[in-house]
Amino acid sequence: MNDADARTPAPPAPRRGRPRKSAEQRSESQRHADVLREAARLFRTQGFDATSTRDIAAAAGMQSGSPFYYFESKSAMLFAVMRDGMAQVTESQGQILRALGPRPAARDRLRALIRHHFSVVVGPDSHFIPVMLYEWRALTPEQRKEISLQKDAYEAVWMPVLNSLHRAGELKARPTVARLFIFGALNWAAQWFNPQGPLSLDDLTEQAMRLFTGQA
Amino acid sequence: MNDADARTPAPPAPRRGRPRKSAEQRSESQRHADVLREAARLFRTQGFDATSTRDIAAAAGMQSGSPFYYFESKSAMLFAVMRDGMAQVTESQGQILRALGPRPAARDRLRALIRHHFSVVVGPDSHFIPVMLYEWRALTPEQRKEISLQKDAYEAVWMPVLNSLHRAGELKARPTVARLFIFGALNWAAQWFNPQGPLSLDDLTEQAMRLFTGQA
DNA sequence: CCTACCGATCGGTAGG
DNA sequence: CCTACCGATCGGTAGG
Repeated sequence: MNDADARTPAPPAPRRGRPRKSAEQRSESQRHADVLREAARLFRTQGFDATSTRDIAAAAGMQSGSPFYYFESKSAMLFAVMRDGMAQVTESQGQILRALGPRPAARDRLRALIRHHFSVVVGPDSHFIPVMLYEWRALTPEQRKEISLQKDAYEAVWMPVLNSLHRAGELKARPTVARLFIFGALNWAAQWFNPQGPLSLDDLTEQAMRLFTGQA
Repeated sequence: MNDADARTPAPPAPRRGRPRKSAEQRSESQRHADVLREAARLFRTQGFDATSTRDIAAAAGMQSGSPFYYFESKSAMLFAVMRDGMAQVTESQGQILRALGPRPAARDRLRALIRHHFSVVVGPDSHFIPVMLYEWRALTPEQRKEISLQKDAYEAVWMPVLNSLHRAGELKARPTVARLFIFGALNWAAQWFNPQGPLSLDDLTEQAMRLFTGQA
């Protein structure tokens, strides 16, 4: 039996995002983005090792060798998926918090952080968090170090919020351990949450708030 | 750059478990177990795709083709790792609960379930839960169905406990959603918990109880 | 970006 | 279980 037969084949490039111009009209940076977007989608649905650079090329509408015109290696594609994803999510997380206005309650900050994180984790076009969780090992040590720094910055924002709730008695676990448990719980939702199901993003957030702090 | 270079190489077969008899003295079933044990360890540390059957053969002290004398395919090894692991953990989970005696409090049952689950997830010689989380996609649909049944049976035991705590007001989230969040949180500990670190298994269990129910 | 190609590795097998 | 091997696939590249 062939191994590849065991995998659910990826759907044939649903071509999300901006519509397709004719090949000649797409700029070099658009092609670069095409490769990156399809790589992220395939790495998430099939796994890094199970995705060939030929799969990515076909999904991006190119010949087999062409992705290497935009990326020096397959590993560089994986790194770019994670680096760009983390940069975007760190930026949007900051915006969400600033939108709360001055002196928001710790509980409101946690709710906003959780809701924002869920929106990224279960977003139909954002694949990089599952990719980070599943394909961490496929990075080189140097790449791992760089992504770790981004991840630390993203997660560091949560600590003052958790510390504040802990002091207020609304979070009973130790904040450092709580943070690890909470990220595990939230990230796992990428595997089971169905956006077409009965739970909305707000429902999901409310249930998480109840579980971790006893109230919504 | 070669892809394999990106991976941390697996430690050279630390030969845990029973000591090595000379090759001629090991029975066929011992050899079978050797292959399965090394497969589990390598699938966990390197990933399924990044582990060759030659790696497994070498770790088990055989020539490259010999694992196929014991398993009909690489995929069958992965399946066996999960199936045997789930069978053992379901059995031990039942024993732990029965050891609580008659009419244990729901809180004591949850604590026992969490502690037992942690002991499996972070146990130095039990690799199958991380393997299940990471390599689910590599199973055939038929294999997935069978492992799903085992997983459902294992998780079903938690529902009466969560329902009981919810009715008692000690768990504020809806039990079905809570179960998904809780397994996400507990399983993720496989990635960060260090048995040589400052937290004991009991500490870990206590922090989880506090996070999910507000008290230890 | 495409064409044509290389060297390496892999799962699996026949035959003993 | 080992030996010797096959067919397929893969990441990556030269040359245009």
